[in-house]
Amino acid sequence: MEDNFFERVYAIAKQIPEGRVTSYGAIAKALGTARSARMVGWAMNASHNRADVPAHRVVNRSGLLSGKHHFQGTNLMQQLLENEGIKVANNQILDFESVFWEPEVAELN
DNA sequence: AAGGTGACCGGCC
DNA sequence: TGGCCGGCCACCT
Repeated sequence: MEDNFFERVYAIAKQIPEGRVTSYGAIAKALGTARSARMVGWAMNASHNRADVPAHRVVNRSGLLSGKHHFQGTNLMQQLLENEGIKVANNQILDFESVFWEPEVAELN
């Protein structure tokens, strides 16, 4: 299951600082506009096995918790974000621009 | 092997 | 941050 593609996405997600969030497109862009942001989301789907992947810090470009539906419970994702100081309301991140973190082109360590 | 799917994005109305 | 449509690419059956 260690497809390099997923590992690449995980590597970026792991680098997301606390209290910051990024978008799927940003990660895809960090991969060099690799393929499509869709694959990032797909990789996140598999990230359920990876506890090191803070998928809750990854939202869509609108700052909407699109993936919240895939988390356990109903508002677990929001809880985690708020726990890091990120304000969320109605599945929507407040001050999205302020907490947005653009992933650098950091490769595998 | 081919088709369907998906936690999206950008462009357009 | 309205709402809809096409495109993109890897994964699954």
